[in-house]
Amino acid sequence: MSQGLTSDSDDSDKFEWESDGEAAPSSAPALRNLDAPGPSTLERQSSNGWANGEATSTSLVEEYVTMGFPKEMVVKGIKEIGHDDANALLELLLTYKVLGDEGALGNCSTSGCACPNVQDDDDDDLDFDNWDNDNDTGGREHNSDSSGDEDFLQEMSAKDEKINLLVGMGFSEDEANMAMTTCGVDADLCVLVDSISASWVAGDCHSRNLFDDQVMDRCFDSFGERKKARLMEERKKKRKRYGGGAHGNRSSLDGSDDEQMLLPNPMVGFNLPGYRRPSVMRMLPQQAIGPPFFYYENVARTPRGVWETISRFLYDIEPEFVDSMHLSAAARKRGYIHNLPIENRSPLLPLPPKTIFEAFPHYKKWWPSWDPRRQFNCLQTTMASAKTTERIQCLLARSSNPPPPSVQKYVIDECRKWNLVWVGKNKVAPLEPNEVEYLLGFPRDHTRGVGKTERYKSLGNSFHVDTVAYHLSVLRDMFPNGVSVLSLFTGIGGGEVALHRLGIHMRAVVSVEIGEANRRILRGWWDQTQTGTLIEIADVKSLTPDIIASYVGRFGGFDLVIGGSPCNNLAGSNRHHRDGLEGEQSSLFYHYFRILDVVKSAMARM
DNA sequence: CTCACTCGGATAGAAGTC
DNA sequence: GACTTCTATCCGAGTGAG
Repeated sequence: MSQGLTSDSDDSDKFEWESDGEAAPSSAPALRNLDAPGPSTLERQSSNGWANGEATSTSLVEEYVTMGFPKEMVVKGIKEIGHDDANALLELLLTYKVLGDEGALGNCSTSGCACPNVQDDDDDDLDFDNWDNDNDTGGREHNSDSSGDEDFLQEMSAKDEKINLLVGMGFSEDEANMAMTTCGVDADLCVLVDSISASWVAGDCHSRNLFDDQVMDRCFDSFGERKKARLMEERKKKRKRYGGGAHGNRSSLDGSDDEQMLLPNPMVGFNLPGYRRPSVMRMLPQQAIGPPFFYYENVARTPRGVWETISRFLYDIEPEFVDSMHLSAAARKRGYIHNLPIENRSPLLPLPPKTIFEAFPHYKKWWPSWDPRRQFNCLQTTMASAKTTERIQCLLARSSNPPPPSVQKYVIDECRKWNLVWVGKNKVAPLEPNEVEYLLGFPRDHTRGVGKTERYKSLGNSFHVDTVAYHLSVLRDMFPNGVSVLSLFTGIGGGEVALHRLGIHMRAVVSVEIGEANRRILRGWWDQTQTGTLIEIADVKSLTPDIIASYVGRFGGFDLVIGGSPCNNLAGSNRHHRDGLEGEQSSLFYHYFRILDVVKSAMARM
């Protein structure tokens, strides 16, 4: 099961970068088709039952056990928050694991999954330390708690029915779950509604707990008290304004009750070529220190609280926020959490062009003087339609020269929004895929061979190669004999391209990527440029602890775990499902943490 | 307050397949 | 002709800076 394709390419490693086509890095989360068939039994179980709510709770428990969670932990998790919200459940289990690893006590819940002051305390005396050693999914003796499991499973259906009713009334699932926890499963519906209303009046303290406060105080104490108070006040106002609308309060699961992490200005991370912050020193928490090195990426501008949650799971490491506009001709605001050294970094040479005209001198010819843009905005996954560019052309043709300010403003706004370039008199056009490849640091035609729409999408989801390579450059001297890499959410292989451009040999890459086109792109590039072993796997969910351990054993551990999890539910462009970390795609972040944690454990045993 | 920016999604209709 | 797949087009809100 879950076998990847293995390629031991023996082609030469002499991949030539085109002199006029230098591209930069990217290996971010590309289009992830969650419906695509995966190789593993696990995935089939998941899509059959869980999503439809038809799976028996027994198989649900088994599924999480397969992922490496102890059975008691899974049952407790389902008891606490139900089984409908898979992402919340996964987050809760991982939180248990984090708390267990830290030796914390058992009455902490995830940031908002359950009411902190009303716990089902009767069975909470759990031994977190022993959970990790309990991999026996079979005939294990029940403890005193599990005799009630069958009753509990039956009870859940009644609970779910009420939750569905509350959700149907416009309350969020979090709120419904919380009310059930507070008032009990047998509580009348109107009592549950009253409970939720009361929690609004009380502000947002209902979803905070001791664990959150401790962590936040420890990690983000730079946040001023006055600002804290102001944000708390604003959130209260907002809740009142939005009332009980289903989308009015989606905060608790993504940790957005926590304080907002401020983005630096200028957004240059710990340092960048030409933007050296004065003597940045950082002390990594003990748990964060490798092996392996790891590198995580996502969009910088997320809904509130997301980066705090990500940081909390990734060993409380402070994110490094970088806008690639300082290293290229296009903006790309991203956050990176990693445990790499930050001293003695070196950029890829030659440095990429930092303005539009340096990158594409020929566009100067038709560029009107009233278009002040010198850099592109973020390269996204979709491009302007022909209708849009046609409208602009017609509008300009009917206008004077130069056009009146109102027309200028409209045109500039559209150009900024869609990253249009001037290709003729009054004529604008979207960037071509090979131009996007160039701006992002990929070799020319890296994505060629798949449909144009697919190319834009994969590139838009990708890393900026030069930025990532700058951060990874410290590995070159540390691993003169090459690295073995676990690449999650590989996309079109931005991380791999970055390592290659740095001259770092990849002995082995285990790549996990759901998109078939992206896997094909990576393999095409690998076979041309690499001599190491490439193993391609479709779905992160299929990476069970056993499989991970087998790869750890086979390759003598991983030197680097790299990946950017899906941003679909975090990105501002998403009008429909910007749901934060609990979103359908973005919740896959928790698998990044889960897998990284398993790798760390397996390597610690080596 | 205004302004600028954002690794996207749903849908209808076209195009392809059987 | 039914069905699937691909493509083009349209669709604001959340957030922070000034």
